[in-house]
Amino acid sequence: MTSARSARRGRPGHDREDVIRVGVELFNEQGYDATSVSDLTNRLGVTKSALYHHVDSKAQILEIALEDALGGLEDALDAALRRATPAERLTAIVEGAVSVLTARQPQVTLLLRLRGNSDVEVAALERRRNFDHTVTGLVREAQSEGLVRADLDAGVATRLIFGMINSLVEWYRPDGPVDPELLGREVLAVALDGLRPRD
Amino acid sequence: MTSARSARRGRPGHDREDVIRVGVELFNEQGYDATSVSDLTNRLGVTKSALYHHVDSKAQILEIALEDALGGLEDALDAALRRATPAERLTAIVEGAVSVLTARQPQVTLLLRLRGNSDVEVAALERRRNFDHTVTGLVREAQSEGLVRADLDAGVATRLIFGMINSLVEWYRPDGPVDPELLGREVLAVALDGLRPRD
DNA sequence: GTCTATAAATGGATAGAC
DNA sequence: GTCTATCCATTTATAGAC
Repeated sequence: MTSARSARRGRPGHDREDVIRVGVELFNEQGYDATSVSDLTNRLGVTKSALYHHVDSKAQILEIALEDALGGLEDALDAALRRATPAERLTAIVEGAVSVLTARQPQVTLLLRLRGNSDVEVAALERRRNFDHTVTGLVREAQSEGLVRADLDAGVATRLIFGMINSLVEWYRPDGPVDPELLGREVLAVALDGLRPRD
Repeated sequence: MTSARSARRGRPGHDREDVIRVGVELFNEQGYDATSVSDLTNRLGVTKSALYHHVDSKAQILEIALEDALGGLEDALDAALRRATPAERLTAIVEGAVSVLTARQPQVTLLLRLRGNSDVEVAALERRRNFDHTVTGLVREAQSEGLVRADLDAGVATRLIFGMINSLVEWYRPDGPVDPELLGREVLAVALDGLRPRD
């Protein structure tokens, strides 16, 4: 076998995981549409035929990455929904989303940049819409409990929170100086209490 | 003349402005790279030759739109820098950025999605970096005045604020129910004091 | 201001050998 | 698991007529 963490002998010897990883990496650097299969094979150091031995299409690479991102976010949402109180549910989905986003930054980045240009993209956007809708419900119940300002539309409030959260993909890097768990708590704190010092 | 608001006789009769407007519109729907010149001519109802009579290249359409976005943001920043106090400067750049973003949503959206795939994109990203850097300076001075929590890195604080602001391009629509000026004040309020109700 | 026709390159993908 | 060679659709852009 060439996969796993064995065999790094006789030249490249890639497997499907390598192709996906490099594909996602390149899609994030240049954008999915701006990345040609040749760009991909160049970085991998193989020909197109070699690449097509591992994956069916360029779109399949995207599809696998999106499943990873959406699966993570949906799992985090399910976990949040199992919490007992509205306050715990809101805390759990914010920290959970930050956690998924930092752990799978490349995949989530792809998800957030989709435009719906293909069946794969449309299907992923639909799942993302469902996620957003359920989260908005959590924000709404937090409002009726007095945890979140009720004079703000629940949809707008959700978009502002997730605007902050989702923007992490633009600058958070796993090898950077920011601790992901601390970051989750900070984002929650800023979302609830703002940037002004508390007295 | 065919331009301005005159002459809507003898069939299409487009001018440069039409091409730019429709181009930006389509770039935002599908992404710049996913949009072909044929997509553009199809929506305009003309042939490629007609389009190339108005603009030099597909890239030039992007370039003009980016100049519009960056010019607006830079003007807002200049205006903020002319204010007397750190608090006024911070308020001015937040509300100013929201104002530009709502007034020129399509152009700013393009700016925020750039990946640096061409000279035009690299140049625009450089100007955007300068903007971000100056804004971070405003946040830093607000921290030393005690207006913003000092235990947070100024860069992180700026990114969180602008994460919230920039996410507006994903959902704000000029024909929607949300008043742009009110939105600017709300974003500033949420950034400073959070979503939790104040007592 | 718009057209037809076409150039020249690059796109995603496959056949078949090793 | 990777290669060379190739197909064919689509891409950006231009020449030159009306």
